[in-house]
Amino acid sequence: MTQEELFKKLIAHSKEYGFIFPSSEIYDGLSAVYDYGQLGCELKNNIKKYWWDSMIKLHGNIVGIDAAIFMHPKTWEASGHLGAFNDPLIDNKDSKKRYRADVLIEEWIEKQKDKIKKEVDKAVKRFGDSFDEAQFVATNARVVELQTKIKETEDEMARTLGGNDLVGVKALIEKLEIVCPISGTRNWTDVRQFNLMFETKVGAAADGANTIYLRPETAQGIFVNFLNVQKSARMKIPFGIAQIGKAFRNEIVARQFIFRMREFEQMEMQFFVAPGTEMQWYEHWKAFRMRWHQALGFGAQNYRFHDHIKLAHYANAATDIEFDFPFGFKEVEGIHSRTNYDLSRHAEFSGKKITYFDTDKNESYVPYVVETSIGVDRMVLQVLSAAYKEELLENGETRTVLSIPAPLAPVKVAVLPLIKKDGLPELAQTIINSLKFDHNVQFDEKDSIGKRYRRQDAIGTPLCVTVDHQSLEDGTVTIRHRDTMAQERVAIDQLPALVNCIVSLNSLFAKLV
RNA sequence: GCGGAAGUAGCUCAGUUGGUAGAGCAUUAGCCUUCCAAGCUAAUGGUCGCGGGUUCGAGUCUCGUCUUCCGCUCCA
Repeated sequence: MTQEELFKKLIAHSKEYGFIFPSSEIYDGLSAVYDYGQLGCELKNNIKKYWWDSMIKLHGNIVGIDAAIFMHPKTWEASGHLGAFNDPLIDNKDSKKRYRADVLIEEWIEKQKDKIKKEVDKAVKRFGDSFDEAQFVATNARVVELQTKIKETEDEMARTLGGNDLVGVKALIEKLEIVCPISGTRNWTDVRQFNLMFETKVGAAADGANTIYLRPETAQGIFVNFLNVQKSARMKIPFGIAQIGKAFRNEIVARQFIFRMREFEQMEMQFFVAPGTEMQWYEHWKAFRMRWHQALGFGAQNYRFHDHIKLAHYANAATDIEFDFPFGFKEVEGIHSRTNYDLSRHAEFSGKKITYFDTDKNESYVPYVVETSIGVDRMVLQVLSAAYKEELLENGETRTVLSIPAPLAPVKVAVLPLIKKDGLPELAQTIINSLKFDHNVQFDEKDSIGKRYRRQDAIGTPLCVTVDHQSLEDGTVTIRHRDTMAQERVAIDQLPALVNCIVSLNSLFAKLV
C-alpha cells in the first residue's frame, strides 16, 4: 500500500468511525473546514490535556490564559498582520502577471495628469506667440474634462477600495480601459484580496460599524496581556504564558485534510526571558518540545528539526519540528525566538509602557520572548497517521487497528459480556460503574466477541474487559490488550488500579521531567 | 488560477442500445451462544452531488454548476 493510499484510507476511516467529518457535508461541504466527531473530539481533548498539563502542571513558572478571538484592530497593525497582506490584486490572463489593482488605477491617474500638463505646456507655448480665444476655450474645456475624470476616478477608487468593493474596483479598471503594460490586453481576472485575516463587523451598520478581525494567531492575546498576568500572578522572569485557542487564516490553497485548514487550533506558550539569555532558552525549549513529541512512542526517526535560514522580521532564530506524515515530513510545531519585537510594538502602538523591572539585575527592560507554537489539528493528524495500521494476522485475515497511545485514546475500556444472558450484562454494567467516574468506558453486547474486539481496535480502545461465566464464580475477568491481542485474567476489584496505570497521562509526564 | 479524474444507500461498488434503482457489508429488532469480524429471520435506508436542456420517458445523452482528490502555479 502506498503512502497515498494509506492517507486516503485514513481519511475514510476517520469519517466512518466518527473522528473527523467534512464541515456542512449535507450542503456539499465547505473547502478546508472540518468538524470533529464524537471520537475525534475526545482524542483532541486528550491531546490538549497532555500539552496543557505538561506546561502548567510540570512548570511552576508557566500559567495559562484564554484570550478572546476578537481583539482591538490596532493589535494587528502592531503585529504587522495588517499591511502588506492587505492589497487588492488582479491578474492579466494573457501575460500571467499580477498587479496591485490600486496601483494600476493610480498609474492611470498619473497619466491623465501628465496629459493636462502637456496641454497646458502646449497652450502656454502657443499663446506666447499669439492669443487665440477659440483655442484657449477648447484647451480649457479639455483640461476641465480631464480634471473632472480624475476627480471622479479618485472618488470611485476611494469608495470601492474603502468599502472593500472588489467588483467595483474591477469595473473601474474596465471603465478606464487600463491595459496590461506587458501584454497590452484588457483580459483581467476578478480583483481578489489576498488578506489572510477574516474580517467581520462589530456594532450596527447604521452606527458606522467597525471592522474587526478573527485572529490569525493566538500569540497576540498573550502579548497584550503580558503586564496583566505578570502583575496579578506576581511572575518573575523567566516565566511563560500558555494558551490554547482557535485561529483563522484565509488560505488560498488549503489542502491535505486537516493539515491546513482555514479554522484551526493552536497550543502555544510564550516564554519571557531577560535580553541576552534568549538563545539558551531557545535551545532549552527545542529540546523539551521534541521530548514531548517523542514520549508518544511513534519513533524518533519520524521527527526532525528544520531550522529556518530566512527568518521572519520579528525573529532571530526559528525552527520547526517536522513529523513524517503520509505526505512527507511537514511542520507540526514551531519554536521561535521572537526577540522583544512584539512587546515593543504593542508599547509603541498603545502608548503604554511595557517593561519589566528585574530585581536581580536592578534594571528595567522589555523582555525577550521564546515561543513554542503547535497546531492541535496537525497533532491529531500526527497521532492518527502514526496509529493507523492494517495488520495481517496469523489466520490470514487483516485487522484495522489504531494504536493510539493509551493516554490519548478516545475510549479507554470496553466492557463486553461474552454472551448477553445469564447475568453477564449485569455484571458488566457493575464493572462499568466502577470505572466511569475516571474513564471513558463503552459497553457492547452485540455480535460475536471477536467482532467486538475488532470494532474496538478500529477506534483505538487500548483495553477490552470480557465478562464470562467464570467471572460469576470467582470474580475475575479477562483483560485484552489492543496492540498485542494478549489476554490476562485479573480480579474485578483490581481493575480500577490496573486501568488507571495504563491509561493515565502520568506515564507520558514521567518521560518529560 | 490552470489541467486531469471522480461524485448512485452510512461504507465498497454494480446498473445492459435511454424503459419501475440493486448487491455485499453496516444499522435496528428477534433467534442462536461461541474469547479474536462477517450463523438464521425480518426491517430500515436512495429526488442517482445540484440545476437547466433533449426525449413519451434520463442514473444513463447534453450544457452549466458545486464539491472532493491528484499534478502544476501562487503564498509562507
